[in-house]
Amino acid sequence: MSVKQEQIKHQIERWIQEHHIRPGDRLPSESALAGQFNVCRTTIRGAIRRLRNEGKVFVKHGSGTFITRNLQTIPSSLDRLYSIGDMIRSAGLTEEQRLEYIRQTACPEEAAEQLEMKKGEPVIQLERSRMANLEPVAHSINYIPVSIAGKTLEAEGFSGSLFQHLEQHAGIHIVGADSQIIVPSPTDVHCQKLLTGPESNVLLLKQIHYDEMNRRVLYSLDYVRSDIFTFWIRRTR
Amino acid sequence: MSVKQEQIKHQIERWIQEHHIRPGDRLPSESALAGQFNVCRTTIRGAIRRLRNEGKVFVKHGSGTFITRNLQTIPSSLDRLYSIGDMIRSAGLTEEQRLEYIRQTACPEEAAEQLEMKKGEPVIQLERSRMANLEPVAHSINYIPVSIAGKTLEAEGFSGSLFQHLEQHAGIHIVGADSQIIVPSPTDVHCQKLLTGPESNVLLLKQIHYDEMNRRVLYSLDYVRSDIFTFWIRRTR
DNA sequence: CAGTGGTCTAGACCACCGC
DNA sequence: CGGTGGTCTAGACCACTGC
Repeated sequence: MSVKQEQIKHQIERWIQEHHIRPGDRLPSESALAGQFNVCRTTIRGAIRRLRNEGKVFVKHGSGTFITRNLQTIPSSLDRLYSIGDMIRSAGLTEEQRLEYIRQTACPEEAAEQLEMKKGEPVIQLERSRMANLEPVAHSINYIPVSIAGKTLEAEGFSGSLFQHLEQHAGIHIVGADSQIIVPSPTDVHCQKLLTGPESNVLLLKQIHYDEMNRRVLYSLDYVRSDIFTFWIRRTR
Repeated sequence: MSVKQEQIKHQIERWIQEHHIRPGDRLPSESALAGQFNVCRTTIRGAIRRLRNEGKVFVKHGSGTFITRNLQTIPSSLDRLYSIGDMIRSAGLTEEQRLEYIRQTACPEEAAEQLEMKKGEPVIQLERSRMANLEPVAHSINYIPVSIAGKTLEAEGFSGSLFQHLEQHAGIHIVGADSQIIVPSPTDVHCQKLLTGPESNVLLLKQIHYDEMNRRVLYSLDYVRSDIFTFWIRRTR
């Protein structure tokens, strides 16, 4: 999508290289670039937007577009939504999970609040402990309203990715989540399962997941060992 | 900036209300809206982009723009960069800080790595303990290369916002940061200062701050009481 | 003041979706 | 196939910056 802007972006990058433009230097004006590459200014602006999103240039209204320092991109886990399984696999480890239980139950208060349903209405509760290279690294508890997932989860033998399962069997596409980052109390039972030594610590992610329609389809508690997972986030003012 | 797109956005929202358009329903096409509000399609697209960023509509290529559920916006602390002082004040509390010390010193290894300087090169080290309504809630340690801040920090009596000070006295505008979220070891001395009871916990934010040029200008360790600060982040796939 | 980026217009063609 | 959003063009004016 938008191949041209991408092409122009690379042309600009090559031009920068060839002309030995250094950090802090100004790029030619948008109109000049448009003339130079024989495209419309809109296209140039699209290319510059991409360069800016990649942190390679910054723009000052009224004075120009400037080169920033080269910037290595840091694989940040928190600005994008990845499942715990994704995170384990992307670290090059082999993921394994043990299904503690899956059952239909009455929705507890906290989950009900997040899912915007009434306490006690039926939900599917799913609890899994998760291993990387055979070592326990995380523990997940998921709540999905029965009105959303139907019986698909209980019926089929569930294994693997919950996101994928919801897409294939319920037609639900999770597109985002609001996540709260919490330090759980050491007395929390789920926490204790992960505390291997006195130096290990646990983080808790409470996440309410949305589909395209902003329907709240999944509430998760993910306990993760903080010596295994490091969470990064790029923040801007 | 871009007043018109904002106006059109509100007109579309009003139109939705007046016509009792419900979640899942389709909006008129972009061309139709352009005709209806007597503006160019580009402007309509700008307005729709804003609505999409606010989570109020979603767009399907080839089929239309649709209303999502109403979505309350959650004040998330982590997608934008706020100073600790900002956070305290925005919670309606009165911020106070006690300057533990400010001195020029040899840069320790961890800070040097993040600031991309050599271990032992001169930095200004600043350590503050921070109170909200007279109760200690956070503890900040900041490292700024002397080559960046010069002597401005030692010379002037520093008080208040570090961001603001850097802007006014060194012309440095911090525009972003990469932040790592860590559960500190309970044996960490800075951690212990904040642990008031057995149930209180502490989060550590290690943050490397950038200016417009992506120069690394400030490395911070912010210990915050997790019973006082809750961190939210909206994640998308 | 001249030059820059930010926005808006009017029109065209393309890529995708559902019938 | 017609209608939708996605992109591109050419041109205009505005808002901001630095001299």
